[in-house]
Amino acid sequence: MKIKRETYKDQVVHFIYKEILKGNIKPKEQIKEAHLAQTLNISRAPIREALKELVSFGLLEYRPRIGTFVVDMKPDDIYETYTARGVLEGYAASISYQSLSLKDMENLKKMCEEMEYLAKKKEDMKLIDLGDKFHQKIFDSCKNKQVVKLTEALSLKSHLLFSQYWPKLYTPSQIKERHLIIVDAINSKKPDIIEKTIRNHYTETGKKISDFKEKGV
Amino acid sequence: MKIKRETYKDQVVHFIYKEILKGNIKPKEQIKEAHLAQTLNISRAPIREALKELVSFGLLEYRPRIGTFVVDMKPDDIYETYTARGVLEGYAASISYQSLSLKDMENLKKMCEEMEYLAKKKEDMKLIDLGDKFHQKIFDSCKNKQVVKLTEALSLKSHLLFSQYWPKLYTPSQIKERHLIIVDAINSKKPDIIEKTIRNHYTETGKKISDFKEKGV
DNA sequence: TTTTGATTTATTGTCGACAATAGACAGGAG
DNA sequence: CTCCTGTCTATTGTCGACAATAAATCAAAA
Repeated sequence: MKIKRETYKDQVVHFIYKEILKGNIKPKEQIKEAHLAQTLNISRAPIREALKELVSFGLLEYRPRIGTFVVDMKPDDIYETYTARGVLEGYAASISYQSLSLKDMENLKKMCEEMEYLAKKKEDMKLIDLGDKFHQKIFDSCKNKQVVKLTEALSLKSHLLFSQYWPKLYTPSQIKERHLIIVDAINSKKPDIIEKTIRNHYTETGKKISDFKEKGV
Repeated sequence: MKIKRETYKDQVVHFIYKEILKGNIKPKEQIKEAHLAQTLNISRAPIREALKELVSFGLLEYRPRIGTFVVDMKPDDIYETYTARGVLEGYAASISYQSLSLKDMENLKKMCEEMEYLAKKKEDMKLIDLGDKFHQKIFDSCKNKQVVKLTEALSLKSHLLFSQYWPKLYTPSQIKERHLIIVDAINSKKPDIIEKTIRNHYTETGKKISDFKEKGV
């Protein structure tokens, strides 16, 4: 068993992230250190560190001497976040598809089926988690740690977006199909195809979310 | 005139970066907060913040409850950093080459010439700066702010590496040629070519540096 | 000698207080 | 009324001290 010794800072990071996810803190809202410190009954030092960390993940925005705010993502930001992730994950997969075994591939296929199932049952959180696992399985096999790190940083952000919007954008069967396409691409064992397919996957979703946010389409 | 009001933290970030660049702080070395605070005659708070920031840029490495250390890049890390940057900058250029005017292109060409000149005169620092400007010109035109931000984060790291190794790796004329190839690629106005060319540019340099570090070749 | 355990030390983690400042507000001049 | 100016307030920036802990040291036991 792995023993975890989370510092206050780590717990605060987690806390704020969940608050944003739950909508208890809204975009553009300022997060006041003193206030949060009082709420959690700790000093401002660990709070500050947590804020800085979340800023580096792009979830918060910092204006010197003014404060830290929850980012308010414009449609463009959303699209950009998704395409950036597509670029990184696409590359990651294209150089590491070989390290995915037949068993892994079977597994990915099963995940697609299960996504459909969860989507039908409207098990939002579980679906998100599974989607995350799916993509993680793919880019975690990438040997380029630098790329993995950058992708992970972006994933927090896209994760947040997707959890808000997915049910309005895709039907359960679409979700399955869209991910099966990725599995097929990987099976083709052609790096170019793999990279392009994954890039496309994200670009599409990014466009869809940003369009939805812009015009409610 | 723009008035700058750097906080202590910002100055410390700058200070540490230069110290690493100058070799006054070496890889694997621990940066002790209290010690640095005393040296600079300020308290530990801004120091800590600076350290965290540099960690997020990948220049320092943080081990909880133990300390912050200058990263010691293994050949693999170097190669990975470069390829990651190539992936991002390549993509950036491929979607934004159109916003580079004819004048910009002329300018880039001139920069290539000047690189050769500076390399011959062994004006290391100026060369580095110019190289930076060259690449920045390219990826700054990219509308995807997300990609730009990620690229910038990586650039600090690759910058540091390149400044150490470049003279051992390329002759002045090679430096010119390698960058001219990029200019030509952009002139072709074919996104695929542009992306591939830039990616290659970084992959090659990454390989070269990591090989050099590994075997002194 | 080697291992174990206690003790010390150096360093990070956290704290509460004070300083500096951006933004809000009020009052007065034109 | 509008604009400027000074004052006030809320919030971040910095500070020095103390707490917790990882690593080094040393002593004792096997």
